[in-house]
Amino acid sequence: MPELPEAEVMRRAVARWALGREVAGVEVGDPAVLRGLGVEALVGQRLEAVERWGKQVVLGFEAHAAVIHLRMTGKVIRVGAGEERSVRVAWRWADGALPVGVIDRRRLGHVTVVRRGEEAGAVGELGPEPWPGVLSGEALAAQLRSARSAVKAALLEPRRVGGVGNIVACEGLWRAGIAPHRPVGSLEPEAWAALGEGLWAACDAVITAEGETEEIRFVSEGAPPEGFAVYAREGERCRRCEGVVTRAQLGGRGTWWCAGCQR
DNA sequence: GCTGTTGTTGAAGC
DNA sequence: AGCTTCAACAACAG
Repeated sequence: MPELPEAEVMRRAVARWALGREVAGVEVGDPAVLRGLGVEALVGQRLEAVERWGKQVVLGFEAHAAVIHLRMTGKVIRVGAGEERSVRVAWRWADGALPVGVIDRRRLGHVTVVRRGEEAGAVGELGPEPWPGVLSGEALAAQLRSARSAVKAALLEPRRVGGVGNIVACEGLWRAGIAPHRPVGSLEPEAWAALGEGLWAACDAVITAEGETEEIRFVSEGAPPEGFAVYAREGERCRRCEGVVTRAQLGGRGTWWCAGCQR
């Protein structure tokens, strides 16, 4: 499932593929994923910017923008490059370059067309993001302070921190040495600062590893899990101490942490 | 055939 | 009111 790092790698790929090109036509494979103004409105417009808002990829055309919410299984691909199953919507380019499309096996994602400048309304309320800048301990504490819940549950709320998903939350907490079930109110200033650094490093590690890849792979598709210290590694020895990686449900989500060095 | 995933939201509960 | 928890969405693996 795409989180901030995967969305960033896809953003870069789409920019390489299509920035500056003009839309010649739109293929709709599944009208149910479409929201907002009709996708036909984009025909004839040049792609001026490819942005990432949290986990969402935003295609900025001259007068409109397409906000792509990938949710669980969504992925932005080039149609014709070998991965085009379940194409929900695709844009053809006037110069004949391979179309760019959105695939989404489980159809939880959607594509919303809005007027340029109104992207925020489609993206939804989004807190500050942990990458590319490091969130300071003060900034993190300010965003999470009002929560009464476990620190990991609060991290997964998009309004508090943008772009953090289950993997980034688990890995960031491990890097910071913080147990996921600790109540938000129990973190001291040093822990908040370490968490900001940990979340940044968890994101940056994936972005660096995936580099300029053309076809991002998710964990569910066998992406190399060596980069993860705790996520989906139940029962394995911690890389940092003698502890063992533990799994539990927290806030309804699978959560992995090292009981030895995450306090 | 039922359960468990998984992100996000909106409704229900406290 | 303000916060937390949970169902729903959809599809598939086990």
